[in-house]
Amino acid sequence: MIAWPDELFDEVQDSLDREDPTPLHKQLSTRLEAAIRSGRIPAGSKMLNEIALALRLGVSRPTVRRALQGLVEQGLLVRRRGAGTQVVSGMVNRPLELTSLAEDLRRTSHESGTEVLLHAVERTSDEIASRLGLPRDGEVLHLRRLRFADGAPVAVLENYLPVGFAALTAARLAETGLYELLREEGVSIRIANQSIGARRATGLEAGLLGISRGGPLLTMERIAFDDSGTAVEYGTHVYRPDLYRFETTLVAK
Amino acid sequence: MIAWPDELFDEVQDSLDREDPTPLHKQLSTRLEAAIRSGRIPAGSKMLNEIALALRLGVSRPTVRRALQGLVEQGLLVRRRGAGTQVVSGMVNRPLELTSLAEDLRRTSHESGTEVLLHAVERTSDEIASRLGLPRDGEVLHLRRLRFADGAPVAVLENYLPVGFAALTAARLAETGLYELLREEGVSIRIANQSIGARRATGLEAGLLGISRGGPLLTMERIAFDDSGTAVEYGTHVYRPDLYRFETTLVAK
DNA sequence: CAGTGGTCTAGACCACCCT
DNA sequence: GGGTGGTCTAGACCACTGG
Repeated sequence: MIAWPDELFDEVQDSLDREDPTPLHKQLSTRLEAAIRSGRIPAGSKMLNEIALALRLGVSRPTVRRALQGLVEQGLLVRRRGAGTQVVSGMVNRPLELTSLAEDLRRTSHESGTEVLLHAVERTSDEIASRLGLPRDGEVLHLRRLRFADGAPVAVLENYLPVGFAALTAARLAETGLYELLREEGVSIRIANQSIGARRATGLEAGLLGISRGGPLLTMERIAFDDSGTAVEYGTHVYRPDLYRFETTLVAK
Repeated sequence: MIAWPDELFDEVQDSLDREDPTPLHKQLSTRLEAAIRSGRIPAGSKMLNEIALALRLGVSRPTVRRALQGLVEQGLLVRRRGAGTQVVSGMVNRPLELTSLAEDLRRTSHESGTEVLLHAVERTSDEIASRLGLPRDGEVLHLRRLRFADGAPVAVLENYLPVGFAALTAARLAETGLYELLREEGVSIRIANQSIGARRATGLEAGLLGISRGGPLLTMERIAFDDSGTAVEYGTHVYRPDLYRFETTLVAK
């Protein structure tokens, strides 16, 4: 079995900061993740067992377990009772998380840009009203944005929000993701239901994305909810399938 | 705040079986999930706090926490420090899990059927060899299946596996999902990387699925790995977008 | 058989929300 | 300020894997 570099233990232990408000298990898993992704902990190597690891790092076993559990859910570790914990072979890992496309693209180090095509308050249509759980005669904020990556148009993002988010100006939306702006406004999204599909491009979409009319589009529909369970956003997004895909890592159990 | 039916506590407590090998927290979360989905615990109602709940049910607080955590990850509960735990409003929830399409369809109570179009051992192509990490001159099992739901063709499933799965006969594949058969053979899949996209249908696909050539298709590509980190299966699936979508529930943090 | 991860318990302190 | 969930600890027993 491949071994770990020995000085790594001390480095990790020293870097843990009990004064830091971020949880110990989080600090630990972050450092281990970095060591795995950088290859310092080699792929396929066997980890120390939990008790030994806890002792070596000066934390309790439950804390170690919690840190390792996080890495298992990211698909970086595989654990088997009686056998031990192993680092899996290197594989890309971009979970389908609760982030805006802007954050996705930034993370994969693309240059992203946004053009706000529409920013208007409209009368609530029946469909939007039922999706957002709003009264039928009210008003909603309707956004349409064109998203670029490396200069090429990648996606058309259509969003509907309850009115009252005056802070969401077109200028700010051009620079920041929708979810990030909402977070700044104190709106924290907790749960979202999402549906991924495909369909033909309309003439408008084809023109915006620079593809042929009737060509295939990847679609994503999403309703996002608040802490309190009230719907905050409904979005229908379409993506150029040659430039965008949804990647997931699934872990059994 | 809406309250719980009082007798529910006793029912749940009585139904917990410490002799049962299934973990206590799992038993508990299963029962709570059923109570929530059936509406016995009303949507929007506030739960008892953890300590009280643990006392009432006769288990420790960590066990209660673990059970509740599972329900949070399924999007059934929302917890806020200092505020409490609430049941969210009713929303469908089909997470993007590690299951075969057969299990998906069965769960949503459709009649599913499978026709095995191809079941052959072929020379390993360069692409398949690199995906599965197999030697270039070896052989792979190549499967092509047509999946029906309610009598209509829904998907064309193309799969490549290392040879040696003789038990995967065409007859058995017509009745059971691939993953289920592999599980019966003692092959437990632990991690899978999955990519969802869209493209035009080829003539073959269009004919099989009963759509127009060049029409949009929803695509899914997947590599599945063993406990030991060795690739077990590579699949490229295409779906009729009017009959199939990928639904996910996302939970923040 | 020894070693490993999986589970459960008991108790403590803290950060945050609400009124 | 009282109550809530979030975190951390210490120790115990069990189920499974492997040689």
